Amino acid sequence: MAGKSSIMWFRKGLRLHDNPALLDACKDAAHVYPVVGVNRYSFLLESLRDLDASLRARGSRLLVLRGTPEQVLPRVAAEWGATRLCLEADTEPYARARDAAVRQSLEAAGVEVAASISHTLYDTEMLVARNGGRPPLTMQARPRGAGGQGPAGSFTKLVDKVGDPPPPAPDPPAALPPPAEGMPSADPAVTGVPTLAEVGFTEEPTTPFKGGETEALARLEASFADPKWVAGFQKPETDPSAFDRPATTVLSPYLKFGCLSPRLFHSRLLAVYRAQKKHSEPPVSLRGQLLWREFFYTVGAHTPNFNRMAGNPVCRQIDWDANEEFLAAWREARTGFPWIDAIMTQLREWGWMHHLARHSVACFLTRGDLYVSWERGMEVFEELLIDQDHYLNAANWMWLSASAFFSQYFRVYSPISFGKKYDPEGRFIRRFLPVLKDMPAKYIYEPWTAPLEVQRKAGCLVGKDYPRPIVDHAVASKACIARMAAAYRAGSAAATAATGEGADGAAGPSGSSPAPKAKGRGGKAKEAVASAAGKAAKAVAGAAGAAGKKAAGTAAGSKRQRTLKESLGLQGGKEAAS
DNA sequence: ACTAGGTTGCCGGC
DNA sequence: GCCGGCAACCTAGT
Repeated sequence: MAGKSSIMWFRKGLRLHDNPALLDACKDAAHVYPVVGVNRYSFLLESLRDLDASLRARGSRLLVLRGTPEQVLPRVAAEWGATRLCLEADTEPYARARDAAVRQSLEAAGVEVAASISHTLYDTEMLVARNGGRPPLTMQARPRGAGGQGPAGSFTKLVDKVGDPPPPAPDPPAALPPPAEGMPSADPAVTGVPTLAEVGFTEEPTTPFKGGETEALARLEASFADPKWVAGFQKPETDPSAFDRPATTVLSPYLKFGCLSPRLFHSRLLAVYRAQKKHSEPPVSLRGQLLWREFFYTVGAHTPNFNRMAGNPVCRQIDWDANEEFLAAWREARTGFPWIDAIMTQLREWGWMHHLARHSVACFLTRGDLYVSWERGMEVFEELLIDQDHYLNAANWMWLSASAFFSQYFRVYSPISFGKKYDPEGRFIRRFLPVLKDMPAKYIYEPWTAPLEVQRKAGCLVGKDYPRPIVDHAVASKACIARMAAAYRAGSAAATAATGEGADGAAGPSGSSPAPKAKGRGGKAKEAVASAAGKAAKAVAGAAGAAGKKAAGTAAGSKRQRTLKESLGLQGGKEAAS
């Protein structure tokens, strides 16, 4: 009797390969109902269409349910006589709350809920337990002596200790138990995969990347066609300006939606590493990239308020500016720095940029130039990236803003030199900012330095066709470093002040207190931050003044205020970016 | 208490 | 090509 009908609820994990939850749903079931809720991305909708096609090839189909999960799932379970709901576990805060509600309403109705872990390589709970109850906060910390079996360590060390992740699950049967005939809620007319228009979008997507498991596997094969490249991959050496053929795999959106299983990817990598004599190692290797994902999922899933500064125990508290003008210029690709604006345009058009390109724009927005909070940048990425992934997005923004994981805030990316190093001709800029397509290479990273007649000849007048830079990088980056130093000092002072209070361990997983105290920065944190803010202001003025004297030729003044005013006069240049 | 090392900076001086 | 400056960072391990 039990197990006659199951519901397979697809959320992430939009694939048939390595799908333990789907296998679970098929076990002893005469009827399996593969269902999903509606979301808003075209990449997602393509993934759903592909999943539906794959299910149809096996005698089934996808049923897209409209409604709130905790309401609609019990209703169809009753209608279909389903006794089990099978799903892939999801540790994101939103998913946890949703799944708790669904579990409650289904179990009240006598429907069993069975979760499988297949979105990450490992069960992150297990990893944390094996690390002594706390997630590691470093990816790699080379042990100095012979690698002992110490209690806590870096993430790579932890993974070495735990061993290889489980292999991918076997493929599902060639014929899947189909939904029963004649069920009203399984009517194709009401459960078809929606179109973009139906979800409320009027514009056509501009991303060149197509969603779906089929595409994901094809892309995986394309990368693995060159085993030497796979074995020799070193992330920091890949070219962020490559766009005809991106320098990395672009598998991130497929991993995000689960069109590609990380375990399948990982097992393929191990096979190549076994076959090739030499291969690169984490953290820079291709396998290292999967471990970064795993690392951030592990820390993120076990840290309260991970995607915020306040109340986030791993995040440094920094006095970011709420500068709407700067934020808007950055978001709308009109900072006046072609390298930055081209990347932000690629983000809007493609929904994807190279990892190091993300570094450039994230550093620029936060600790490098504009001193705007990483949370604002994270929100923009969240809206525009096709590979937007809750934990990875938050973690990388904290990294780049030197708020967590990384603290060498004086290592600032130059919005001019960094791109030039890879692409001296400015091909990337010409592709994404056509207004600059005829600017000579000599000036393309700094068009404001081009003589007026050169600008005229290139058909691009700076200040009219393309914005002037909103900051003087030499001035702004020095000021930012000074403010970061002050914020760090304030943090350490607050931490010292807070140690007197003792009580709860800093990174305790149950640190549910909403008070903004990071790394044990306790009650007196506010005072310390406030007093340091005064020092910071002085430091900014001092550093900016000194740098301003050095930067003789430029018109940008010694005060941030002045550059802000200049930026206000640049609105006319907006269309230049489009 | 102290030290080594940390996926991926940049500039100027030698 | 290798330093030090930026400003004295963090975590893990001894």
